[in-house]
Amino acid sequence: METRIENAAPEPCATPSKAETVLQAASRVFLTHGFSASTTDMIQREANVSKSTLYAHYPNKEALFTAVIEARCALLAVQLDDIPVAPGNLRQTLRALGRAYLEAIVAPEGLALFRVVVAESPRFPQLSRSFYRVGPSRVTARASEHLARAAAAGEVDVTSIGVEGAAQVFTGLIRGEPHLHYLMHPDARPSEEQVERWVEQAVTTFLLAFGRAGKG
Amino acid sequence: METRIENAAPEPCATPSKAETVLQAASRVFLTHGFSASTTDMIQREANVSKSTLYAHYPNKEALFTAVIEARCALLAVQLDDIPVAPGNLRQTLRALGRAYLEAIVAPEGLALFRVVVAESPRFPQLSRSFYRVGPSRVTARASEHLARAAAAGEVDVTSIGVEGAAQVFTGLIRGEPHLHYLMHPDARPSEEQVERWVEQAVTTFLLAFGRAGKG
DNA sequence: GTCTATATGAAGATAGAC
DNA sequence: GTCTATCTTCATATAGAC
Repeated sequence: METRIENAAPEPCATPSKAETVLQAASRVFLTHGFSASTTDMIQREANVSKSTLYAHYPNKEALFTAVIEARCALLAVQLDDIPVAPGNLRQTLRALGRAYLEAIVAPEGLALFRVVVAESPRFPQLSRSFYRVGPSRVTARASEHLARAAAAGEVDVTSIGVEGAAQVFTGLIRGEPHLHYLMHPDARPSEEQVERWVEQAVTTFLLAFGRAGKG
Repeated sequence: METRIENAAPEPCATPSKAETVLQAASRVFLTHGFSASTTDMIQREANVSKSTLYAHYPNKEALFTAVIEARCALLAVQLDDIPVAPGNLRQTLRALGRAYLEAIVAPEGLALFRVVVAESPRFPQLSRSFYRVGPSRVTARASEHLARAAAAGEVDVTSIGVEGAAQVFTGLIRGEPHLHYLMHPDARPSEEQVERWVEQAVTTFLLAFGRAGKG
């Protein structure tokens, strides 16, 4: 007799439950077409599941959408927390942090998530707040920590706008032109080198503004 | 006998044509609900017009949407071209340019337009490219001119990233945190002073990075 | 050009068998 | 829990009178 453990691990599953299957399918559909243009039929078909299976696990389209976005936000949170940052040189730290952040937001999935969250922000304000907390806020917070240490060590001088302000400026500089560019040019894709160059530009600018001589 | 000139001025009209009425109504509806969630019924009702009037002037929903976004982009272009910039002091120039840009993009209509353009960018790539050209590109171009002059006068040193790069950094710094923040917090509204502070922060940071001493 | 009325299809959600 | 079949509502778009 074959022992088959089903629904053992709800998160990452070898034999995913139907609920998980539906969620994954819904994720693809919603991130591709947005909330309103997505239909439960499309999701159902994408998941190879019947209509009532879908409705057995999620009461309605809104709830499914909410579940999808929250799951994506959780993934994003993990992704951003896991950025390895070798401590020591501030420039290196900012490079690593900035690069990981930029890669995350200009990646197709990152852009798709941003698109749908921004679009539905008036209808699902709580989702966009969630997204903001786990995304930009998290990166800014991490930058803030490193900047505070660097300021204490005399590597930077952020007295003009404060540590928090400088951290916000940093994440803003990283998003800068590229994020907007790829939002508006959905067919274009950034090369590795291009991302690298943007990060360099942002870090350089930041350190020109706040770095102290010799530490660049 | 009353002489009534109808359809004389297609753009801004005291007695707007039906086509104009429909366009205005569609503009409100699309910017509020996005493309897919908007229905021709809503537009029809908003315009106090019948269904066939709508279809007499626009072949279908897509064409109406395209017309709406293009009209908005044209308005935006005018708005950004009309920013008065007193030449002379670079800091003043950047303040004026930055402030007008930031006000435009965090205003409710600015956010609404951005939302819908970003959301529909995969489906209407030509519209998002249009938006990019008349919006961010235009501001960057204007900043570029002023920066080139300032560089020639020795007010700034942009050798590290070039005039174009510096201009992009500037518009990025202006968008920075606030644009993202208000995209993600649709109920919040910026105060005049808040906008002022953000502009100051951006300009200060920019001049710290590229300004030459004494000129700040 | 403009209206009322309607054709036609598809959406979200449910019923009932297994 | 899962499927097939269906109900109801509402969407886009059109027909035909004025």
